[in-house]
Amino acid sequence: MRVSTQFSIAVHVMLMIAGFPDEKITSEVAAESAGCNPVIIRNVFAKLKNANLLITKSGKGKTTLARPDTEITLWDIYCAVESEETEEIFKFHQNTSQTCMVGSNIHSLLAPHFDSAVAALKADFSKVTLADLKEELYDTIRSKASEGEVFG
Amino acid sequence: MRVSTQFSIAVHVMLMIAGFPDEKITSEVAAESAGCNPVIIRNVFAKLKNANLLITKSGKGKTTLARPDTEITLWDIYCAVESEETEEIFKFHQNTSQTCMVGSNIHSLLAPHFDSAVAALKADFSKVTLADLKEELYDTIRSKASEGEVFG
DNA sequence: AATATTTGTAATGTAAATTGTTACAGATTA
DNA sequence: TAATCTGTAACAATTTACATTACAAATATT
Repeated sequence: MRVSTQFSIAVHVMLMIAGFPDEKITSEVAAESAGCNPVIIRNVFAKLKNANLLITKSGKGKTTLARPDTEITLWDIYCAVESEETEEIFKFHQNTSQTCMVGSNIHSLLAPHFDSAVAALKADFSKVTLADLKEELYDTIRSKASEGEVFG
Repeated sequence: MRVSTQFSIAVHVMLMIAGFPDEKITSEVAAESAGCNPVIIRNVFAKLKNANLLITKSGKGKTTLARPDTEITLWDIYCAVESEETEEIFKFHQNTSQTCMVGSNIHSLLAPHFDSAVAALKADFSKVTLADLKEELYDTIRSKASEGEVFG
């Protein structure tokens, strides 16, 4: 199982926007911070916008959250960039024998368990909001600052 | 996020062996039922054997479970064919800026939440044993049999 | 209105992962 | 010894992910 880097990139940019609302976060700036190509960021922007999490504006790079950071969860961001469909997450082997008892039933047998696993994932990610992450980020910065590591 | 077909194939063959202990389940037979190449099955066999879930014997195809089906869970099978390491499941974007507050902290910030998600997945899959699946299969067969659907 | 800036997106290239296939050595049973 | 099957290596084909270039469309500033 592998979740593409787009998820961590998406959280990254959302956290930049939520954590530093006064900064102008363009795809260029975000790409510099995330260490990837600006077009990757724009594609992530597009997906986040499509999921009603982000408001982007051509021209002057006014990217803002579409709703309060207390109402945006990791699951929301996950769904924006990855599919939440069980069939997309757990890929079934095709061409199973329809004359075999196991082959003809394996799909319908396994499906509910896979659904359950996705639900567990959803429940866990839904507990964490962008506001939580922002606070954790601030805490980290504060603790590093007290150790004089910020400008080190 | 995508889990390779090897997982559903692995469950498939384990269920064949658990459900029909009197049948000789060779890689050839399993491949026929799963609709894939025998070598795929042998590779899955090797992984299941390596995870101490299966006992295979060259020569006469005596594949048997390494322990009772009540003590083999979906998580065991998952771990046999996929990595259970968080870093392998959730892939981070690399090359983040170390001079940016978000870039330098995003990894350590996100890691515990990803660990938590994997733990949720593990908890869910650990609840289901091969014996459970076997019973569900038997139920399905019985119910189809009562509708006269078994032999087409 | 003209210009500069930035997003949106298509097209293309490249690398990595997955799956399929052939081939054959090694183990086991009869 | 012969037949059968697993274990693996080698390689091709396919798919997916990520990077990059290029340019159209939208927006704000002057």
